[in-house]
Amino acid sequence: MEAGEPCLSMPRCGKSCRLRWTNYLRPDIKRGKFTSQEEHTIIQLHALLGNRWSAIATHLQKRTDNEIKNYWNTHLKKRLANMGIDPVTHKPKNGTLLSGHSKNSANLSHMAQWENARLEAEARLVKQSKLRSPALDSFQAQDSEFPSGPSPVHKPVGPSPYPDVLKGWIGGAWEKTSSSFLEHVGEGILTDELEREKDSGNYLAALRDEGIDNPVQFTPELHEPPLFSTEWASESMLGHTSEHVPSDNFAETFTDLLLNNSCDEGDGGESDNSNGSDGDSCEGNRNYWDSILNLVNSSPSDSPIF
DNA sequence: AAATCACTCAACCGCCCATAT
DNA sequence: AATATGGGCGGTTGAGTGATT
Repeated sequence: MEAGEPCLSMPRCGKSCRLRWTNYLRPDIKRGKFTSQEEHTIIQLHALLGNRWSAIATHLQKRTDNEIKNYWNTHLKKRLANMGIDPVTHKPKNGTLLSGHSKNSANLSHMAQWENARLEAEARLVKQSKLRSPALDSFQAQDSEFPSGPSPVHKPVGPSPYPDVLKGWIGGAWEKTSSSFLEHVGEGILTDELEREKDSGNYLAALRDEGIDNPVQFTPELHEPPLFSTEWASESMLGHTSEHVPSDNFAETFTDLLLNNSCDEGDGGESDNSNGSDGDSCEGNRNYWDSILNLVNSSPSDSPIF
């Protein structure tokens, strides 16, 4: 059977058809090699979110979660393993990493908890808004490169009506794009959703579901300032002031290392580790986590997550 | 040229959840 | 309230293909 050709002798259920459309037939799917930038993003987001392919896919427009998952399993996972990094935990297998960065790691874990909760809330709110507002569909259609085609399943839907506490994470970036969003959706609807969500406490339940034991302390009133601002991330997460934050190209170093390592994939992993001192290893790992933090801090304004 | 191996990726599976009946 | 249906998601499979022996 030719790749991509359905087996006509095998009847497909509706679910199978939908899946085929979602993962293969959709016109707005980008095919072919992943770019370095896309690899960067996948590695960094996987370190933050784990195997949440659909969440990762929202950051890679025109790539499906299935494609990202396959690419991770067939390429990136091996590459990390060859470098002596556990692709699950993103920590070195010898356990030397993060001796001075355990705090960062803990904070990233905390961030991941926040992100999990935020995704829950976002999905729920988008769904509710869509049900209630044809204007939102109109907004999404205008945002699409294929306005006449079916709605891409994984296409980011733009700034979504987060509860205040979630909106606060994005800070100025969200504010910038949200004005455009409000023009299309109508502020009343958004406000209603936010208020309703706040009143119902649903997102607090989502926080509890995600393992945040005491979500009460994260009420919007207590955390209105943008938690994900650069300043906050630098001081609170890295444990030092922003002047110690790595430079832009510094943040690229480790993922560049990963990408470059693909050239000698298969035999370079061991030697890379053998001739590197512990200090080099720590530095690489430091860069690795810094790059993730940098991604968090520098995500484009249209990012639905940060 | 044939056999074997390694790799890719679309498709399938099972689970969970939301909604409809 | 119970059941059916459909969608979303992550994990896994296996057919196809190219490289190697």
